[in-house]
Amino acid sequence: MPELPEVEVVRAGMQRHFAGARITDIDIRALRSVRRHLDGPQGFSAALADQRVVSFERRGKFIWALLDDPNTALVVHLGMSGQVLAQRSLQNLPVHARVILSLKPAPHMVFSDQRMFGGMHVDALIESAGRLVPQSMAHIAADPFEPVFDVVAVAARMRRSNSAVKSVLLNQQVVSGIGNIYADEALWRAKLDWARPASNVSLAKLQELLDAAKQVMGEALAAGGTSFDSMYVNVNGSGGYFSRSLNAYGREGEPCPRCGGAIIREKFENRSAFRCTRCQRRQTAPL
DNA sequence: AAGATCGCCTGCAGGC
DNA sequence: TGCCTGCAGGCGATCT
Repeated sequence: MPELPEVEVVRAGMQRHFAGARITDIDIRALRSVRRHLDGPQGFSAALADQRVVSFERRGKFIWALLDDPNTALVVHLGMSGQVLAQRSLQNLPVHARVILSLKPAPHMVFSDQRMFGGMHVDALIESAGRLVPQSMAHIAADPFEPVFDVVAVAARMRRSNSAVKSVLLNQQVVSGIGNIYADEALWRAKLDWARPASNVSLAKLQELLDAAKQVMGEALAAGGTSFDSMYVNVNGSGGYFSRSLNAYGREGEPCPRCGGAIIREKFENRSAFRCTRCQRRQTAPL
């Protein structure tokens, strides 16, 4: 499941393969993959035809390409299963190829997405959280790697919520880029039970949690940035290059690498949460 | 009005 | 063998 580090690897690959090239053809194979484009598929194609992709930007899990037209951008979101491939030939397309942009002089940009939670659309640019971003993602907060990210302010904002601290950490309107895997890893590093109300966690501990999230994503990025083929802009959530260093996520029934306690899996908002029952102990109700 | 829940979507693993 | 259920989870929409 692509979270910030995986998305950044894709962005960097796109920058390397496609930046500066001109879009010569647009092939939409799945209407669902362009559903976020408000003008419909024809409008999507019209907005991109003959445009040059100038550079590739990212905030959190969103990628966008700046175009010749300074007022619009091509937004790419990978969702759960999205990949972007650079292919010289249109033969041997992946089974789930959904949108293909042909570029000159560059490989074809193939957007592949098994589950179609992701997609592409063209959008107007507006100012938000210190940057020019596509309008449709103006509500997305800065991610921990942006210069504008203010860890003290974000921790303070988290503390104002009564929701489970994991829920707030996953809220892309508070801090972006963190998904289920890195949330559990950050909580493990900070020795926090995911279910604790954020309002019940100290400001210092919330800062520690945000620092841990940045650290674990930074390490994944360092490991992933060197490990993919030059022609294949890869995203692989489950079996990929970053799963080997996980301490809590997916380790149900294993001993905690830090204290030897038991890692358990619990239900959380219709998904999973992993924690150590010893060093991420659940507090008994106060008073 | 913040916070919780739902629906989207496909492939695969496991149980019977 | 084949059917069924659950699971994976990002994110916007829709409820309370």
